[in-house]
Amino acid sequence: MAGGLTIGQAAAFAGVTIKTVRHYHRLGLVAEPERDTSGYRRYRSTDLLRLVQVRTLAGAGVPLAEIGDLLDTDPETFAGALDDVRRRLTERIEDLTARRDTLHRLAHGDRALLPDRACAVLERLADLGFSPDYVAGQREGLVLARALIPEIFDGFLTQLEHRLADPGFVALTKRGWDARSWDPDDPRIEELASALADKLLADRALLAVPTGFRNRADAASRYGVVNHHREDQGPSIARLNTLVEAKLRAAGIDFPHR
Amino acid sequence: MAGGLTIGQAAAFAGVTIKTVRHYHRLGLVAEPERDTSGYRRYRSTDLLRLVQVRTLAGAGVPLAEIGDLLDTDPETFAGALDDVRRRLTERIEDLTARRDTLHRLAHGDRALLPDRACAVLERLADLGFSPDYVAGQREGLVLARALIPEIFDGFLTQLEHRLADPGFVALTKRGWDARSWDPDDPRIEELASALADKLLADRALLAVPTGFRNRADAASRYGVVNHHREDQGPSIARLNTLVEAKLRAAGIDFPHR
DNA sequence: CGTCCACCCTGACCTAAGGTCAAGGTCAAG
DNA sequence: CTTGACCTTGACCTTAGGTCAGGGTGGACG
Repeated sequence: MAGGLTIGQAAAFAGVTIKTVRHYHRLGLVAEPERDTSGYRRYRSTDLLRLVQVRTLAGAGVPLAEIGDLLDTDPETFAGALDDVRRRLTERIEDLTARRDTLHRLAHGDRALLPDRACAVLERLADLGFSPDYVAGQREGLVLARALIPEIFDGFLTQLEHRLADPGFVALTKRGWDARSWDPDDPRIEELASALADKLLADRALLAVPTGFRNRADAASRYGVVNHHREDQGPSIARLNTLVEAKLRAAGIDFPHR
Repeated sequence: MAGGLTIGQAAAFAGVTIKTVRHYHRLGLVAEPERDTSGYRRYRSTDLLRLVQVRTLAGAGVPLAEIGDLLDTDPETFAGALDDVRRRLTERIEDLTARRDTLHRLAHGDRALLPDRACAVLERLADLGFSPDYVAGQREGLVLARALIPEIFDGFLTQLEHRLADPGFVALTKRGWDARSWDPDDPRIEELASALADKLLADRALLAVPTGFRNRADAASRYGVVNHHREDQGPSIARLNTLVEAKLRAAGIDFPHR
């Protein structure tokens, strides 16, 4: 047995695993120490110090690729670099904190994804007796609308608020939701579509789509995604939507075509 | 062109890269959407929602492997899991903060690595006119001693404090430091070793090594590492150490043998 | 003296969460 | 009819190590 610690002792000293020490050797961060007669690495004090330095920086999140240069420059550059590392660490901490808070809001409601005004609309839906499933669908629609077509999101909300204030419209909408279970060829669907279109056309101004939006290249596909959200829930709903859309278009309303 | 967003649009919507979306598909986190006639993926609203959910959790540091199960369980389990994620995030933040503080202390002195008493000894060395190189070597020695042989670290400090209070010893130590530049066969080394050994033997009690320590299996190698630290700085220093050691042993002092 | 166990050696492959490169198909515009 | 921006797949690269395989060493026990 020659002088110096074995790799296991050195690793324990620095608080890392043997594998990590060998990894540092391969990267050239810590020079390979002398070997004893049986080929074992034998660590002297300078090796241990270097190991602890590397390990401290690595623990603070400095990429291993940078640590070598860092430790081999003059002390004042090193001090500056340390400050830099500290700043990056602070940034990372703030970032994580923000994510954690987002997660917190996510666990306690929609406030993370939607503005207060939209949340109010959703609560109003629930109060009006719409089923949780319907409210969930509307929530998804709002999230999508906000992200995909922000230019008309406010107008969209205004439409919704307006309609919810009209008991006749609320009744028609509920009936539309019930239509899920109807046969797609049920004549009541045609009838309902007419009633809905009439109601909508009573407030033509609310239906206008801003010109700035209509001209965007992918406007149609984005609008389509929002508009046909959850249509897969049933063919009757899809038919109802198609009929209303056709009636509005026939009345001269020009909205994105898919 | 059929309905739905292309992968590029979907990725932009979720704030990730195209590659990331495909990665999620391969892991089964987000189901593959329908393809259009040319084989392009077409994303509908439900795909987009799923994508945002995955991306939110992944952004919070949840391993991708867990996200699938997480999103496919009932809402209350999900809420519990979210809380768990939040807790882990908090832990991680605290950990990083602690590391950052360590780094801060590291940039501003030795207080991170050594107790106040040791720092005082180092300052005293500097005040007594020892060269910065010598002080640096002693600092390293103390760091090693504290980590490798904590059982005798306090005794070690006491010895140092005692010696520094003796001007004769200080003078001999400085001379020993000068010996670096001497030839290893210089007769002055022999002479200096005798003087040092005499001084040391005048306070035999200080030299005793606790029995509890001597009996530890790897005591010798640890002690050796500390004792021969920086000996590679010059063969004359090594010779001086060896001579002093031999003289002390000859006088009946029994310290760990390497 | 043999055997056991803990430790050491090297080298090849695996992980997460994608990134990069290559080679080719598709689409709208000029 | 070509250009450029998009899409497709597949194979390999990255960070910071971990795991496995196959084999050598050193000290303790019987």
